[in-house]
Amino acid sequence: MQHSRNSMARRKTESTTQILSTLKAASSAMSHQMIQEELDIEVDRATIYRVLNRFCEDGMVHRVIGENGKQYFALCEGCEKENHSHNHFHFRCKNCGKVECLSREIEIKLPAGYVAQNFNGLISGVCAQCA
Amino acid sequence: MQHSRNSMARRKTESTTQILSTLKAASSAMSHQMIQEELDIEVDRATIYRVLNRFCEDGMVHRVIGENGKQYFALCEGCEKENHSHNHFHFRCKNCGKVECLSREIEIKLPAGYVAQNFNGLISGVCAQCA
DNA sequence: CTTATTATTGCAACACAGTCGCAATAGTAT
DNA sequence: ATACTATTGCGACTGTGTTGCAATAATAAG
Ligand SMILES: [Mn+2]
Ligand SMILES: [Mn+2]
Ligand SMILES: [Zn+2]
Ligand SMILES: [Zn+2]
Repeated sequence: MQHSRNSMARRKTESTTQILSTLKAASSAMSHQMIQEELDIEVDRATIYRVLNRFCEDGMVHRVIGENGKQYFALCEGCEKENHSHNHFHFRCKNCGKVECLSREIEIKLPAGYVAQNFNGLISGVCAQCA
Repeated sequence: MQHSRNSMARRKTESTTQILSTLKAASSAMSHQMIQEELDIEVDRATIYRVLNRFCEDGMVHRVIGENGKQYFALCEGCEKENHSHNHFHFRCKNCGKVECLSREIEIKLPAGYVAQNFNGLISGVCAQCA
């Protein structure tokens, strides 16, 4: 089977399937570390990052930057393959560390001539469970 | 003169005044590195961070987290000393690196029981000058 | 099934951001 | 001038995320 001219398709490995199902099982966005702790098998840190970056490239996962500067990854739910925008906020609880998607899509008007490529909205505080 | 019971007032030093005026001169948010490069005198990295953190504590400056996970600092303009909220977006140009405040204040509704402590909104892309 | 191709992995090394302890320095009040 | 202590520089440290390289393993082809 042919794929894009210069590259083969993604390969299905133990690491990729486990990371993917971990993200599916979680209802929230996870850091590389949270993922690593959930995995049944041992997977190298670098590999986890590479897998996640691939997932993002392929549009299966979106990346969130916390107010702590760290990356969190969440499965894409209702994503158009075409118009792949994740303009929604996330909430990170400073107590339990959970990072949730807030679902409502936001629209931000930019000054004339500005081109948006990436959206990152995050509110941190204390979640209902921890309050 | 008395200040809060356990701590002396802030002291005016060459570092603090220079960093402050650098932020005033800049129309945009700056990283610790951008600041360091602008300074006339040499100031240690750790000191710059400490000064900036103090400015944030005192509510003179607000902190922005880029989609690159890095911190940027901008002077507070029209800030109430009481209700000190910076619920506006920022735009970071991936080409020239400039980080601008988008001024319009945003309101985000959180699920019941959630308490917001911090807002970070950032859109990255290409600015009008670089487009 | 066997073989060839090459995507994926583990490991080590790296770059960088941001923090912190400690001793030296320098504002500020008296 | 002196005492007090906030601030600084330095070095060391933690943690995140990336990358080069050689070994491994998924997949297609025969
Ligand atoms: Mn999300
Ligand atoms: Mn701002
Ligand atoms: Zn919580
Ligand atoms: Zn630009």
